[in-house]
Amino acid sequence: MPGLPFDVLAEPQRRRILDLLREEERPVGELVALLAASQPAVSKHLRVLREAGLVEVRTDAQRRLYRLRAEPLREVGEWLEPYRRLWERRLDDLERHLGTIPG
Amino acid sequence: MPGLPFDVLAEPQRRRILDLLREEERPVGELVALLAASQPAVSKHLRVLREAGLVEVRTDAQRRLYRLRAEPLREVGEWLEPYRRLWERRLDDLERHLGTIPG
DNA sequence: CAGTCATATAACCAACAGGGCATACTGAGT
DNA sequence: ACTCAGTATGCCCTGTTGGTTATATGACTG
Repeated sequence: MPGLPFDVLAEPQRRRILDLLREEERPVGELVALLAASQPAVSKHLRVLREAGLVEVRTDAQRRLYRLRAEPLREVGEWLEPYRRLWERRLDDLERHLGTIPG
Repeated sequence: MPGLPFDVLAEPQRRRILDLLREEERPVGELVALLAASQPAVSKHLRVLREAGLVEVRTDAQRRLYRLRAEPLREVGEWLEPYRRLWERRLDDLERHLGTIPG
């Protein structure tokens, strides 16, 4: 499933979920509260994230604890890599340019 | 328009366009040929990219030369940053783990 | 200015995504 | 077994997206 992580990240709410799980493992209900979203909506996003391998579930009694799996994001990072130089170079240019002003 | 670049990158064809423009400035027709896509489809993607600030156009007679603007990708890179450590750490763990086997 | 090349836009369409509500499932406690 | 908490799923509805074909625009050419 190449490209999948890009699709998944297109959804703002899903990025927020990942951000929350980056801090720590959380049950669905907590995500629902923190995101101020409906429970089914969150469950649906979690399903998508799970199918993309971006989260793992662990069962704890009635609750399901979701944990981040960052590895699929590597693909995004690798795609982005060659661009990084470009936007950094552009920053350098700006800095150099600004440097010429106060002189 | 925060989050916009994420949406834009969700489309594989658009990522390919950016990859092509990363090499050099190109007219629409060239992109059409290289992507084996229809001209209107490509123009549409270019519009989306333009509105997201990811490309710039320059007119050269009848042709429009498109050039990459990587700067908006910075937002993606910054979002991704905290995750990078995680997937790299995970790789370290794996290596360390493998290291314990042969010993 | 008629014709043509390169590109953009319009109109339309099929597919899909994300939200809501209602409901099914699962494990614990009684 | 009944019930409740926590979560997943099904179904419906709506907005959006990406593609297609046909047409408009704009610039050069004879």
